Amino acid sequence: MPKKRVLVPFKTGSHDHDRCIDLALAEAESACRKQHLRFTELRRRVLELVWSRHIPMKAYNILDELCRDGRGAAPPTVYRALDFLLTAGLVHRIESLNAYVGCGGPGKPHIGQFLICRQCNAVAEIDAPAITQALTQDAKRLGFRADTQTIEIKGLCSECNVSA
Amino acid sequence: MPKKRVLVPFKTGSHDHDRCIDLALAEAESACRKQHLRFTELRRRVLELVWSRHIPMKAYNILDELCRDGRGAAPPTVYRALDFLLTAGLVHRIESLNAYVGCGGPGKPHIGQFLICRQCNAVAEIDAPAITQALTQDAKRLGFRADTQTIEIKGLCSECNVSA
DNA sequence: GCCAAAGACGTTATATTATAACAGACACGA
DNA sequence: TCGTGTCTGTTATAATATAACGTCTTTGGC
Repeated sequence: MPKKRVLVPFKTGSHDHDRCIDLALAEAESACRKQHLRFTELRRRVLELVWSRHIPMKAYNILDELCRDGRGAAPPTVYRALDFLLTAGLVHRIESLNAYVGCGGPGKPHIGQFLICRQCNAVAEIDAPAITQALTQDAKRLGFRADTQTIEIKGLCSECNVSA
Repeated sequence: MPKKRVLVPFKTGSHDHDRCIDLALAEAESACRKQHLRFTELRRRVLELVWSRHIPMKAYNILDELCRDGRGAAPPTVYRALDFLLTAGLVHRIESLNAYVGCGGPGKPHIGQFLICRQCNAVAEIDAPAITQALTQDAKRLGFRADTQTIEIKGLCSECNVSA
């Protein structure tokens, strides 16, 4: 079984975030090229906004930013770009927040588990195949054929834990 | 470690559903009495509607039914009742569907995992403490103190699996 | 290069989900 | 029975998401 991984760690206040976004965009561009998907200017910009902070971004926040760019934008603009990014495996949707985060392992298909800090909203993405498989197995025992998993854990991240 | 349980199984078309609802309502009444919570007529009716079929019920569907009852009802009526039922541990919210299901183990605190059939919408609730604990442990290793878990699996239930 | 087809984007309108704020009714303990 | 807190009704509005349609752009076949 593949080993447990941290796909997106909690970020310290001081990490080099510009580099972090650039990396995500470069990976996205490469992933799209491989799959013959069009990584347009709009989609690139939306992905950049999703990654702009290490917290889940809401569709209408992204929309506001696009408008601030001077670009004409309405809700469908954002939702279509997000749908594309979701389908391409470049972002994940956090169901319990109606929000979106950048995917930490694009290209390598995986089922992520999310840790969400109640206080600072930071999100980490982990990939624990043991859990994924245990759930799939449990479901199977009931005759249920699982195809997607939504796993979202809320609590306090280490920094907020200390200060709490 | 407590054993894995099925709190709400998938229902066959032929189970005695009236009895099933009555049981849920009786349990709810008893749980509320124990905790000195007011199980009002409205809350009882909303819980009954949540249980009315073994599929997740949406807030506005419940609202429609209340209106059909002849009772004055507006969105806050429903959302307040649902908030009460959630807090009292009598229903669960399915985040990925914006919908609500009856809780299969009121009184006994637990973290449920949900299996949701894409085709017939049936929902089963299971309680697999091994998974809950594994997730809590994985989070802890990252300094994250977990307090709630949202686990929702989509796929095909056994009946739909056969017919698919 | 040119054309047809598919895809991407803009725009308007509207559907769906959820909450704020305030007033009246009711329930329970002192 | 009175006062206090809780529950419910009501109006308004906020937040999230999609439908439908037209235009423009990109792509691939010739």
